[in-house]
Amino acid sequence: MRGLRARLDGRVIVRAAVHRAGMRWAFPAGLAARLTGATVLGFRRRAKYILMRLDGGSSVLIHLGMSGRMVLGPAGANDVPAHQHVTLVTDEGWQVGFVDPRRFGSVDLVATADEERHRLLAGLGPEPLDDAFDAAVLTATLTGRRTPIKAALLDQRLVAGLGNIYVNEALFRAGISPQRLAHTVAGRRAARLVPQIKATLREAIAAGGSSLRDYVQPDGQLGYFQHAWKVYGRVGEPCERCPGLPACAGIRRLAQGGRSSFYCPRTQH
DNA sequence: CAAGAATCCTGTCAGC
DNA sequence: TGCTGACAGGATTCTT
Repeated sequence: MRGLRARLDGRVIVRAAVHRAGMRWAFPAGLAARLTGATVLGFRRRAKYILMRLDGGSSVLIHLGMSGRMVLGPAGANDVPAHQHVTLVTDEGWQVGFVDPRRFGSVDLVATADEERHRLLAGLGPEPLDDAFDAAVLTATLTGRRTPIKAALLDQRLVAGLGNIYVNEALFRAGISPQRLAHTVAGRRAARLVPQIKATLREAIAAGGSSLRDYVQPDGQLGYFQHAWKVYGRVGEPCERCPGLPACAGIRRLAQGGRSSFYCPRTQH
């Protein structure tokens, strides 16, 4: 969102084109027409959604899905790159392409005054980086939940904005097993988990977890946070908490709800 | 109702 | 080199 803001905030969209009928869902009728000639008034984020406010009272709601990215560059070439489904051009001559090979991403229009009532935003839980998100709130949310804490943290209705990588990382840092039942994460454990969730997200953002940070680089290099992963994708490696300990067999992988969990059996309980 | 499975789609990589 | 299967940063929708 910050990458888009840098090039789009306050600009006029002089050209807009959609190159297919939709992605996850069909694009709304008149999307290109609504975008063309519009002035961008501002950006905000809610959970993993980007909201781009336009003049005329409408907002564009964007989700990148798993493989989606915004490609920014100088406007020019007329050919549309593979998997680029939407193209915008600004009055300053910048081009924004929404590229998403898997097409799990989405784009919709919503009245700016009704943003929070959009069906995709209405049921979302609290923002994990808000001060209001604390151990007491988390504990209350998890009360009575018999699902594993891993699944609960991925449930956007309970906390909004955590994905698979960051849930794995936060649980490791908090020393909590991904298999622990959610309702048992209360008191001291919740008090340990909440700050680790916040720290994980903050560090990832600072490291350029957003691939937009490097948008001008032609090689499409991503952010740097993947180098800071402590457990994600590190099956068999020793975890940093038990280096060289014979008792530690290294980081393990586990499937939960069809998603991979990575954890250290010695330090996470 | 809560929880788990199936689903959308394409690309990449390991193993043979 | 080419084929196959597993897996991938998400989240809705369907089924149990």
